[in-house]
Amino acid sequence: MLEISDLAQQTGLSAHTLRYYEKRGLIKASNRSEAGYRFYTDSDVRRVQFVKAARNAGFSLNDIGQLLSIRVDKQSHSCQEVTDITQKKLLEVNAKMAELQSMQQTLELLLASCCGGPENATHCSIMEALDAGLSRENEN
Amino acid sequence: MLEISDLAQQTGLSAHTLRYYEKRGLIKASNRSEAGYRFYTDSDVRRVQFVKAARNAGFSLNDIGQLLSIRVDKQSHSCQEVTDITQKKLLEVNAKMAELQSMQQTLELLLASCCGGPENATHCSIMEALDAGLSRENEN
DNA sequence: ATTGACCTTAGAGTTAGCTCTAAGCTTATA
DNA sequence: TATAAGCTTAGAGCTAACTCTAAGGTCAAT
Repeated sequence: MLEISDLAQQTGLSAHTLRYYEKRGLIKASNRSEAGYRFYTDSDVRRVQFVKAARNAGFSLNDIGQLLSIRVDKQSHSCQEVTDITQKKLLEVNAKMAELQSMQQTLELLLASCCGGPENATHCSIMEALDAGLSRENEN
Repeated sequence: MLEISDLAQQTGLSAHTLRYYEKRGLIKASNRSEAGYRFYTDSDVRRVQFVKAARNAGFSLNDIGQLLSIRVDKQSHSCQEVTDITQKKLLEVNAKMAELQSMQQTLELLLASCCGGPENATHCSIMEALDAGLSRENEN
């Protein structure tokens, strides 16, 4: 039986975060002391580790709520439900990546165009490019 | 002289957003009607377009505030100041990209491992991988 | 008995960038 | 003149995931 700070240490999450996850309905201490202190079992620890792994994979806390409800009753759920959630998240990640890649490319172009020196910025090509609306390609 | 909704249409930003940018100190209507209506000049429009281009490049509104104060007095600022801001932003973008790439890789691996079929999730390899803490590589 | 470290709760604050609302003017058109 | 569309402001609400605070209870060690 672990107290919350023990669980925090084992998982690398803060006690605050663990209480927050509980409030969100993701986790729960199996037992409480008479004074109300949370006590966690090994099974609780595994559940928190599942949450953490899912966070690392990029799932939102809402996604994780769904995954957890599948986890506790795997019989009643299909692999397809799991892959649907995963697929959807992958699409989101891909979309963000595309956005970031466009920014990365733009920023690299800007940096390549500018001397970056101590000269005053009167003819700075970064400022000029931004003034020109980034040559009109990258607009929304 | 454009009213705010004209400017909104020209720039693709909402009137709400334009007022918000004004509140943030990024833009300003050069003139007001007697009744207090904002009127924008061509120079105002160009400034808003600069802001929009910088947003597209990934700069935060705070970054843009700095860029704008360089823009209005280029003589007093160096190219290096501009590249410093740009470089810093590029580093941030690269960091986020790395994070997303790790997620992308993880999600792709998960999807490749699971049948995704209508079978029940008792032996779903995505669930198993998350239970196993994603094989311990991707941890923080 | 008194520290000091830890626990509890409800609820507020943080971040960034909008987005919207309410209440009241103004302006153009019918 | 009436109506509708559009403008003004201050300020609240939204999103996600924490992060922190206040006020108080518990516990082990001195």
